Amino acid sequence: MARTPRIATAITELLAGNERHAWTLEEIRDSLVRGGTKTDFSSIFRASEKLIADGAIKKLSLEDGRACFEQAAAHHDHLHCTDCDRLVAIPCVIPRKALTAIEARAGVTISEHQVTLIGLCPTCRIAAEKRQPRTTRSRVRRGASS
Amino acid sequence: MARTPRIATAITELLAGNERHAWTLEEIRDSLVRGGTKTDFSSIFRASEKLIADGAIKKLSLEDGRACFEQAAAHHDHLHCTDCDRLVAIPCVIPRKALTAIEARAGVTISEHQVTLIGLCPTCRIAAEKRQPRTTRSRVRRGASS
DNA sequence: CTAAGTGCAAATCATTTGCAACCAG
DNA sequence: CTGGTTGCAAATGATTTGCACTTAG
Repeated sequence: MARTPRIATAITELLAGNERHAWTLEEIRDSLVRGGTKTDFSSIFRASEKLIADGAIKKLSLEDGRACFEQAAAHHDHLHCTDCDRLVAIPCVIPRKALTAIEARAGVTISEHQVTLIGLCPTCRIAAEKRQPRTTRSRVRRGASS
Repeated sequence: MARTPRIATAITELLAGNERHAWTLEEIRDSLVRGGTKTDFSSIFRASEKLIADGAIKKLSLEDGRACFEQAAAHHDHLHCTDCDRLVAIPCVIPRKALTAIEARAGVTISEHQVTLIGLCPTCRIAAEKRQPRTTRSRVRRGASS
């Protein structure tokens, strides 16, 4: 390496933090610039490509077509909050057995899958309930009562 | 109505047929033009918007960010074939009970969801198996064809 | 006539690429 | 020195919008 890739490093750190789960290119750019890093889309874009190739981050796509990036991690699904517009991670929703069953039933081969739930993230859900309490007693979220 | 919307009608018919399950704007444009209809992206785009507003069709987005359209119908999921690049409909993969369970477990509210399976559609799966049978004994002609 | 529907051209948006300057190794 | 990085500017690709024209009702 001829130089320590400042931008790639900055992106990696940003995605590793928990300010957000996933970031669009614009959000990454804004965050870096606000943080005092002089950069632009092309640098971020190319650094992201490299990070993806290295397997350090992953690219997702929002329903509106924009791309966003998340830190590489074990497979999980996402919920796109209609209120705050953030993407939050959700444990995988489809059990492997279900996928196998679908393959058999539909006659397809499934190599991967992506699930996007649309709704309210935990934070916005709570906020919504405060603004407009449920007519019925709202449930209390307690430890996984599976 | 001042005029019978030719383009909207053409789109509706196209999506109602079974040549494809979902069409990109470009595919719609190409198909209409090939069929002798003089039109362009903006007309198709606006007619689509109207059809969406009317609830006649739905807009989806591919992983690469392009939009595509399908006839409105009961909820179902999709498989994006990595071979022929088509989107095929798959009966919904996530049972309602599972969604409710996720809402409770993750503390979110789910208003809708979209699942995209990535893999081979029935046609391409069969084609793939012909090219390379899974049966151990019939292991033949690998390589050869380029 | 009169406005919804349409086509062409131009504007946007979100990337993506060309290229010359830079600089850590 | 040198090649991987980076920033600026320009190019793309896919929509989306401005506007004048057309024509069914």
